[in-house]
Amino acid sequence: MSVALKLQAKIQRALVEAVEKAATSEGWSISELPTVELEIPREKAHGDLATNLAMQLSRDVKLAPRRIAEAIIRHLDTAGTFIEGVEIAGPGFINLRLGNEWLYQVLRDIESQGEAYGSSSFGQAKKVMLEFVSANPVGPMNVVNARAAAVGDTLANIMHMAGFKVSREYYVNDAGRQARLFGLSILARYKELAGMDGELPEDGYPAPYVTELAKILRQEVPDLLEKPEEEQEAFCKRWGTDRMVAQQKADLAAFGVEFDVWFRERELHKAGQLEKVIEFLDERGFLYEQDGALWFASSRFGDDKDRVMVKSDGVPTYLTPDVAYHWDKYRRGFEHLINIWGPDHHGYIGRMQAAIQALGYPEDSFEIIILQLVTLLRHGEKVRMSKRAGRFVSMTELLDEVGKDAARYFFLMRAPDSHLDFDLALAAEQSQENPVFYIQYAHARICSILRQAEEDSVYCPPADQADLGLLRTEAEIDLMKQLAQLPEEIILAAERREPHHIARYCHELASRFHSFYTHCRVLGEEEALQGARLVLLKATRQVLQTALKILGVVAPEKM
RNA sequence: GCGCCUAUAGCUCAGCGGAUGAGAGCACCGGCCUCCGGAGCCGGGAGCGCAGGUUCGAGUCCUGCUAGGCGCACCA
Repeated sequence: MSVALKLQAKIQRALVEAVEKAATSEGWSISELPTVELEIPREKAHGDLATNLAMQLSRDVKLAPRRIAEAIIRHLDTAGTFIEGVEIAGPGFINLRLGNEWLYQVLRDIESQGEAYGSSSFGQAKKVMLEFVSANPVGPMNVVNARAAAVGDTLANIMHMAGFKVSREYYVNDAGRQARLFGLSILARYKELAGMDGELPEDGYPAPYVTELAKILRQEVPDLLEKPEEEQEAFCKRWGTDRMVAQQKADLAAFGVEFDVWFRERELHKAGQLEKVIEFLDERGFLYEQDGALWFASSRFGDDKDRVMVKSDGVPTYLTPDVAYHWDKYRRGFEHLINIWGPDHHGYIGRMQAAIQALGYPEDSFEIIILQLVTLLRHGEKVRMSKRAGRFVSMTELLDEVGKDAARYFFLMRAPDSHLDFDLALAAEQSQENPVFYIQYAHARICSILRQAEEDSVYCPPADQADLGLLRTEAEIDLMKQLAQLPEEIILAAERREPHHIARYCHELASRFHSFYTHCRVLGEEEALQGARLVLLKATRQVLQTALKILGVVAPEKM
């Protein structure tokens, strides 16, 4: 556990003990002790940590908060807590001022833990599956897929750091109607290219990339049309979706996203899992027949209405393989499932939650994060997109235009439920308007100083040999405090499933470093001070690297 | 009609299960380079959609309203 987290826990314990002692000596009757909340006050004048404990107790104890605070303080044992000053302020806050020594502990901590600094056991090794992107393997991925990729991958990084056992998974819908139409579309183009009548199926895919695929297929398998008709269709479907999956894998890898498992829907069919899950639900009385279709009584679990699992024509709806898939997830040992979906799928939440309960798993073990829309802009102008006309910006084009680092950062700087304005021109611009460069620049600057130090053979002492007490200007203290904050920030982001906290953390850290840089010189200072500042620099570099790695953004040594 | 998301500075957005004087970036204005990277630093103005409610205290919680986005299939 990090210094900051240990210290907080220690202070919380000390406060609890103080309350208990005060209660005994003052004769308070406390029905339930509130959890001690410590927060970092916005105003520096209010100290390093503050608690509203006295105010929370006031109703129970029936005394004014300030009176309670006084009593708590009288009984507070500050030994080993770095607390140097205690004040009562405002309506009854207890403000704590800490000595700097704990910050020096943080620097030593960072040095010894290296890239592990920031991690914690908060998640208690709980097995979590994060399923995201899962775009249909019938075409290029779009910008919401890209947002999902960035958010999902980073959330997985965050939760991993916070002590969860996280697995990234991509569900490939390669067995449904879309896949079939896609295969038929390829086949139609193939026939056209062979000089035959190739009729595109209704709701087929008219886009040019399908024709491109057909051309490639003609080279790879010139004798396709000599096979039986059924085989042709099946082959095109399989070949086409496999190819798109390979393409998606490559595109995502270029975006820095790698999945642990690519789960094929067709494997569920092959293994008879659809029938099995239907049988399972049927045995428990959750299914019924009506109008020739098989229905799932999802409304019994809070869904708006019941849903069809098998249509009257005998074909399962999308829901059936999906339920089978989630059943499979649990049976593979995952304790908690998180799915990241686009905004167009929120109508689907109710039935899936119902399915989870019908399968016998706890309601709260299944969680859905709905991302909101991305509005693409270019120089403030909306980029008009129309799928029908084949005009839309794909994930690949997005990466080509703005680059991986900027793209990821832009997707990660906003909360998942925020509608995102993404200005392509701004993201692509390598200028001061672009926040990602500001952060990377901080890292490059540190590297530059450390390079210089090495060239000049300047001695960089290890943290436990440096006179860290020399670090005491405001800029240095502010920087160290931000370094100390990383583990908590990661826990917060993990708990709330909100990667944007880490993006903001990075920006704030860079900001405090830049401020330090202009206020404090490193090289050329008196040796002890220079040594202490070098320790601070290295710690800052380490934390920047860790935080940027979480975001999947490169930490460059030069720019 | 029903459901989900959103409404905070000129623009884009933060604001942690309520809490001590509302923040950042961009844009605008004014300062800062004999010295480790000026892609930087320091300073300046302006804001919580509307109306109620809960509370010692509401940008934050509850209700209603208004506005915008998205979704409501025996499609996936």
